[in-house]
Amino acid sequence: MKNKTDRIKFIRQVCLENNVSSQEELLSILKDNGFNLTQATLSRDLKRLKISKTLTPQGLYRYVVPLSTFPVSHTPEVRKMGVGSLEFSGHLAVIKTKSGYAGGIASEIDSSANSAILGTVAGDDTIIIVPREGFSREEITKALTKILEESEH
Amino acid sequence: MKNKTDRIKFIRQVCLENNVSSQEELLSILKDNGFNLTQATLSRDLKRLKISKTLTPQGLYRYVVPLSTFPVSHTPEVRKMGVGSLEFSGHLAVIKTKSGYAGGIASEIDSSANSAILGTVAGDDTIIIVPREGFSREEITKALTKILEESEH
DNA sequence: CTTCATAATGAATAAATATTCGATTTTTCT
DNA sequence: AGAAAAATCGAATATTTATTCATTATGAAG
Repeated sequence: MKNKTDRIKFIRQVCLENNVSSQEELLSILKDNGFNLTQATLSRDLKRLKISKTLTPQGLYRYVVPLSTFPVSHTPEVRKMGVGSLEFSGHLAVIKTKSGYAGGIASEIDSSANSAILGTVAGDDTIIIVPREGFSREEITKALTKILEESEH
Repeated sequence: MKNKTDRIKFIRQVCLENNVSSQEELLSILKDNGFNLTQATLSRDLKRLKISKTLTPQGLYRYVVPLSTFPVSHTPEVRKMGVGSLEFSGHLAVIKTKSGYAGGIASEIDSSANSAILGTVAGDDTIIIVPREGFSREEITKALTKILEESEH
């Protein structure tokens, strides 16, 4: 049996390329391709992927992948803190948090004085992070992940 | 009992303005507002409206009105809300508002969970909006206009 | 005013989907 | 390595949503 990561990728691909109208249908496609799982797991996978059953203009049901899925740094610790997602736009990084958490988490980031982070501003559930010049997205991601994990302890 | 057309309009409005996460919940809102119907009829109404239960970036369920059926009207109401101007700088959008309004309007934008908008932060009369990569200024403008119109009524 | 067709609806039910629970595996921490 | 924490997953179940079936309302044509 193949692993979860492959399965998740495959599910996304199938939903992008086919008109899938129920989990049962998707399940049988998965089984045909060597993935062995139950409807319960599929339901959970779809939830992770934020894929949901929507209505087409023709009034038919279809499972659709949302326009933008969120590349997320998702260690359990980070999630515990209320961090929902980390995504880049231009040279800025944006963290979405649980409502009301942005200020607190931003101040954790500020106080870490990490050399990759120039500064942050926070709204209610959004933190905008301004990286220092010369740092890659990967470096920023690592730095933020580390800060958030450390602040847990 | 009110008629079908009114009911359909009302359902659409409720779904635009509230976080409705199940038909039962919506049903009780409808009953509170004098609409008497059963879940069966509601299910059919939602299908007519192409409103479906989707997952928010936070992983919660919400009934959402699809973009394509949003009404397209223009600026007068938007002004009422205290929005002064929308202008771009680099890949960021900035909205200037009446003094004190920025936080409230920003939270409308955040709660819309529009796929074109990554997040916002607000001061007193200024909202900085970070668009998702891959969206044009025109798309961002349209998205924001829609969000603000919807929140008006 | 009937008659026929169509739409609207609720009750009951079917179908589809989400979650709980317990068992197992994997990961993390020391 | 070994303990503790967390993730994964299936079976069963709960919950939610769609549809069927029967009934009543609505409306058009004779």
